[in-house]
Amino acid sequence: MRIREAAEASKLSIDTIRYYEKSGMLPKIARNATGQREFSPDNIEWLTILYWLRKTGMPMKAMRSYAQMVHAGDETVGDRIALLRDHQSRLIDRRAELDRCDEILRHKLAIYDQWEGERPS
Amino acid sequence: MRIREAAEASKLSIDTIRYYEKSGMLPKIARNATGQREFSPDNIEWLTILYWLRKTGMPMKAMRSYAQMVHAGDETVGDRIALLRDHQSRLIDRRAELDRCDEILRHKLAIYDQWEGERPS
DNA sequence: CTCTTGACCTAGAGTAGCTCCAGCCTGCTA
DNA sequence: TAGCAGGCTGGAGCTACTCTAGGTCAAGAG
Repeated sequence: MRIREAAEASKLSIDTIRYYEKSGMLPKIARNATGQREFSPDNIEWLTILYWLRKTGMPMKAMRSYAQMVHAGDETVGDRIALLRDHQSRLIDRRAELDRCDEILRHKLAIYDQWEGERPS
Repeated sequence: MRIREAAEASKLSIDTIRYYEKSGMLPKIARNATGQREFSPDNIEWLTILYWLRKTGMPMKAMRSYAQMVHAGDETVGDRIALLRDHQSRLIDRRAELDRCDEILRHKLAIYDQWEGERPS
């Protein structure tokens, strides 16, 4: 699978995939005879996970250490679990932030709507 | 209220407040005799709203146009409502993303936990 | 009355995480 | 055999901060 397909499958952009590779967040990606990247199904799964981790705010630094732990082998599984659990708890915080913002928007909109009602243009 | 207090009250950093002012996202902030910013309660409310909008992913560009609309006066209320509603719908999307990521993490963790169980270090 | 401390100021450099672009190579199709 | 799609690299550009250097000012300590 070449980079275009990999991008479609993982939802990352082509540029982002190349950037992630440069930044050491991907395992070694195979190249074909003409130097083009060849993505394995495992690679795609990895990209997809990175997509979701980034999308929900995991910093690249953390993704990089996760990548390194996966590379390092089985004895890092405990740390990997810790890292993912940590992110999970951040998801909860983010949800609370969304709720808080929603509340503020509702409040603001209620005021605006009333204002509009009173002053029909 | 000076900048430190404003930062504490709005949860923005001092640097961010100065940056927002430079970028035209704040109304004119008063200065005292020695050139220090003096924030009014209204200013603080505005900073707080910006804090939540940014935190939940509204781009600066949108915040800037919101600021300009507020500055422009009452005839922009309709557009302001539209902008806020738009952001509200983005909050819903983000929540869905969080849920999706949570699902993926649960799945991943289930696999890791099982792995740990089988291979007690 | 000078000295230090601390809060503030500005301009500008640095950072994270992309995104875009120029310039080049290769393979396929007509 | 020319053209075009798709890939490659290095590097510039962008957003939204964040930090630093170098400076002003006010208040309290000695």
